[in-house]
Amino acid sequence: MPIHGVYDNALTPQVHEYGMSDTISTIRDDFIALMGQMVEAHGMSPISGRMLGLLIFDGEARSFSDLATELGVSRGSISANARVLVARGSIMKENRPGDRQDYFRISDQSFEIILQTLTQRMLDISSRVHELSERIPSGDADGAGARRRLDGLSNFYQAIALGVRQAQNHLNQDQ
Amino acid sequence: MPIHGVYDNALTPQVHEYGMSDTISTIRDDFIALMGQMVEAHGMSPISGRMLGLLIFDGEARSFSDLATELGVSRGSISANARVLVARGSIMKENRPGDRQDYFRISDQSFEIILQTLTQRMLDISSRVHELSERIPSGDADGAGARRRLDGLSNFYQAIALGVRQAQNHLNQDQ
DNA sequence: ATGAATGTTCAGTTCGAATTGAACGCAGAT
DNA sequence: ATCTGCGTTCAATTCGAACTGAACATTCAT
Repeated sequence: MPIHGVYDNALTPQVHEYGMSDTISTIRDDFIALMGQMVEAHGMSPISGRMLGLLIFDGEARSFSDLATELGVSRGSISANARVLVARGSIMKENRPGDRQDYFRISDQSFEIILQTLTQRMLDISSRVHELSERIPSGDADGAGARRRLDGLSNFYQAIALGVRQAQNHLNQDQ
Repeated sequence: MPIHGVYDNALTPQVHEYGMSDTISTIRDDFIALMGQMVEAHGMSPISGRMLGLLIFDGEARSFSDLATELGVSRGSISANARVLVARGSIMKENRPGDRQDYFRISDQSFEIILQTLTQRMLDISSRVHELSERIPSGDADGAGARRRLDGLSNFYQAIALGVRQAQNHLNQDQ
């Protein structure tokens, strides 16, 4: 059961405006819409973000159909997006005896995984750039500057990876 | 003048394969192609990334026409992408007396700016989520869990911002 | 058996961002 | 005056990702 029983579709992102009634379902809708936008920066689809938003807000597990209904999207979309979110480890699929529906809940390592993935990608880029740098023949005088700049870029990404890792530690620290 | 005078177009991303001649122009092409792919994760267009790649590799300023020719893209694309890169502060436009061409070079604060922008975006998201959390009526028992989870997300983004800022310091440290 | 509910698949559609290319304005050169 | 080279603009095009919706297989209920 969702927190307040009935929710409107969360299709329109909204800023807090004058006269808007601040019901919890309005806030929920705003949050879901916000998450839909945020994740695009991480290369995910809007629906994935809205699903995450809904599941984070509600906390508990929600059914496949509920997701389709409350987000106002096709079952096909839920199916496809749930598959990648489960694969990523962001959400978990639950099945209950005597109930054929699939249920999904936000994974408790959801954030952890995001940071882990991010760190990995940064390190990956760093090493790929470094490999290119090493392929520059060391005898080549013209290439010295290029190698220096490529190494700088490689260090750049490595530094980000370290920073993210520290964020990870920081978060684990206070649970 | 570019480092080795003449370069092929860098249209096809390449891995280091058997039998590939490791000339500096091949490495350059690979790097440009790699940058074209990398920046898409940051929401920039491929051509922007390739321009950055070319300018980072060469180090010196390159002309508007050179960019169009060497990347094999239309002048319209160079114009549009250069505009946003300059606006972002990633590259700098130079003009030389007695030469009507525009020249571009990689900005020395190029990396700095990326991190600054990233930090800003993380903090922005963090505060937007926190605002939503605060709008949840404190009397609402059902909302307590939601508020806790939203605050967790807000902290998450704040931690990333801190991590990135530390990366920034780390990089400034050794120039 | 028939029907209803559930999740998956896939062909089709939509939609927007990226890119092109032609037209344009401008500035020097001939 | 004309021409050429330069960068900008904008309408048209391309291209791919996201989403839909119908068809399908499966399972359970009647």
